[in-house]
This record gives sequence, structure tokens and C-alpha cells, in this order.
Amino acid sequence: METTAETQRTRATPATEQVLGAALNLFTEQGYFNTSIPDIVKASSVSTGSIYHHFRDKEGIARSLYATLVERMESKFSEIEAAHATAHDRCRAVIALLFDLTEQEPAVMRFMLFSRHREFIPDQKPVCSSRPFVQMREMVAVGMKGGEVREMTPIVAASAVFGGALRLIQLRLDGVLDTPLPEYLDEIWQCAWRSVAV
Amino acid sequence: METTAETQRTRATPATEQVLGAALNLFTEQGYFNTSIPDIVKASSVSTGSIYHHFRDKEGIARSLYATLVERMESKFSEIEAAHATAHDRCRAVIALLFDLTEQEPAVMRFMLFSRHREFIPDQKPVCSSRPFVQMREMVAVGMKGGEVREMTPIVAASAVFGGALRLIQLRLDGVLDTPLPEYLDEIWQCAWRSVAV
DNA sequence: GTCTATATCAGGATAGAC
DNA sequence: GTCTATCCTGATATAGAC
Repeated sequence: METTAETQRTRATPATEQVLGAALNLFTEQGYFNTSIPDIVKASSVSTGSIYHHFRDKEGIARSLYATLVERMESKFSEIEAAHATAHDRCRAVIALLFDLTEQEPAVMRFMLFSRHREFIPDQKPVCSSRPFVQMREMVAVGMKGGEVREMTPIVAASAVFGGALRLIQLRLDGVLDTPLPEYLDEIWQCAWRSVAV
Repeated sequence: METTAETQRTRATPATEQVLGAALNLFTEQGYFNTSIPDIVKASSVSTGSIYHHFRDKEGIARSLYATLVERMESKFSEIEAAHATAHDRCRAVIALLFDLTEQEPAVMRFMLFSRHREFIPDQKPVCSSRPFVQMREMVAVGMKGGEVREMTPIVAASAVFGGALRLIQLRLDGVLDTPLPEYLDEIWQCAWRSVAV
């Protein structure tokens, strides 16, 4: 995978992958500020010197991580847009994907959805403004234009469609829910679609 | 207001109120870890010594703040339960309250809903497990028992009812939405209720 | 590119006068 | 109860050998 100029992402090497993996786990388990460089050294088996050779500073690790994960999400959503034609099918597929991801890589979801990025990456836009979230809102907006979704304020419709699912994800990640989310997919999707269908 | 044993809350004095107010603003604007004691000293016009006289440590300030705000929310919700008889009216009133609060005291909502408390108050349960959230879920559960709400997994129903509104609150607090939330109350409520009504 | 050892400093917490 | 001055830990980041 190529380094892009805009995201200033570090080239993928075994060492950087180790560091990013360890950082993802530590940041989501303990929080960014409770994670020290020595913590990352221990968890990644990469020395302080090497870490600072690959990343400008601790913040750089977080930036790199965030950029990588946002990009992954973006391309997943683009695949969904390509694979499905209707707003109904696209939105359902997005929720199914997010539910699966929550079960298989909870740390990724935790970092993407529930970290306060602005607190440790100062010039970062809020996640809600990031491309993947825009894509989600567009899916709903397109559905409204096409007559699948009732006429209403677009962002309200998008919140109605995805709000319930995102809430379940938070409950699951916070340990309030013991059941794997995919079991609830049909139920929550029925609610979501009823709420905005014509 | 009395100090309760369990919450170990500090007695309310002018000085403590100053500190808590300043801390609320700073914690929500910059984050807990980006806020130093000297920052709180400046913003509250209370000296370091006085702060440590009233609070055990920095964490103690956060604990006190959290306990106070959770309690406020709890009693608001109890008032709503008393004032309305049906799940429909109760849940709508809760959303209306949260929307108003978001406009009038955004810092309070930010701190309650979107701070990662566990990162700075180690033994804290996630917000979703706190009394007010339990109250919200109970309102929906009662509605299901009473036949107002369709039969389904209770927590899924609750997520469907409140998920959209909570999503809008987040978008508003993150600056994605320029319109005051109360303008969207009818629209989102219609979605929420449609999603679970029998 | 990787490592160890270390410089530097911010900020949480305290001492002790008033 | 309030204040100022100060201590001291712990974490970031660097130097410089290999």
C-alpha cells in the first residue's frame, strides 16, 4: 500500500505495523493519555529509538493509525455502494458490516467511533465529518431523492436510520450487551427502515 | 444539598462551585488530560492550595462533577416519569429535555455523553450503565409490557427510540449541525416512534 | 535501522505561612 | 479556609553507539 502525501502516512514495515497494532490496543484499552511510550515499547517489542525513527512523536502514531483506519472504512463503504443499488440495501449492508467489525475487531471500532480524537490530534475534524460518515449520510440522501425514503430533513433521516445501530454498538463495546450484535441485525434494521420508509 | 456517603461529594461552597464550573468547561473544551491544575486555578480564580483543600486530587474534581451531573439528570428523568403516564409521552419528553439541555448547557451534555470517564475515573462504570440510561431503557420496557411498543428485544427497542436523537445531539455538539435541535424534535420523534410502535 | 542511556521539563501534589 | 512557593515524579523526546 502506497504512502499518500495528504495523510503523511508512514510506510508499512514490520516494525511500524507492530507499533500501530500495539498502539491501537493500548489506546483503546487505557486511553491515549494513559499510554506511555514505554508501554508501547513493551507491547510492540520495538525500541524507543525505532519508534521515534518511524514516527515524529506519539501524536504521529495516533495520526497514522487514524488515517489508516478511516481509509479502510472508506473503501469498505465504497464497495458497498458498488455492490448494492438501493438506499435500503446499502444502509442495511453498512450496518451489517459495522456489526461484524464490532465483533471481530472491537478495538478498531472503539478507536474510530468512540475516541475523542481532537483531544490528542489537535487539528483533527470530528469523526462525524470524516468521509465514511459523509458516505453514510449520502446513501440516505440518495434514497430520499429516489423516493425510497420519506421527504424530511436529510440529516434527521440519516440519524434515524443509523442512530439505533450505532447505539447498540456502543452498548456492546461498553459491555452492557452480552449478545453478539449480528443477532440483532434484523430487528434493528426493521426499526431503522420503518422509521424513514415512505 | 447534603453530602452523600456513597458519592463522597464535596459540600457546595462558592469556591467549590467555581472550581467545578471551570473544570466542566475546560474538561469539555480541551479534555481532562489537556487540562492542568494551573489551568483550573486561572479559570476558577481559586488557588492551588484551596483546590486541594476541597478536593482530594484532580481526579476528585472529575468524580464530584460526574456525580453531581448524573444526579441532576436522574431527578429530571424522575420528574418526567411522574408527569407522564405513557411510554410515548415519557420518551418524547426525555428527548425534548436532552435537546433543550444540549442548546442551553452544551458542556453538561458533552461531559455526560461524550467523555470517556473510565480514562480518568478508573473505577467508573460506563455512562450507558448509569441510572439515567437505565431509566430511559425502563421507560421503553414498560411501554412494551403495556402494549404500546411492539414485542422485541427490549434493548433493541430502546436503542431504536433514543438512538436517532442521541446521534443528532452528537452531530450538534460536534458542529456538524447549525440548527438548534428543538427544531428537529417533531421530525425525529416521528421517526423514533414509528420504528417501535405497534 | 535499531538499540540503550539520559536530558529535560511539565504538571500533580505538598508545605507551611497567614 | 486561602494563599505562594516549591518539591519530585514520570513521561516525552534525544544523543549517539552499533
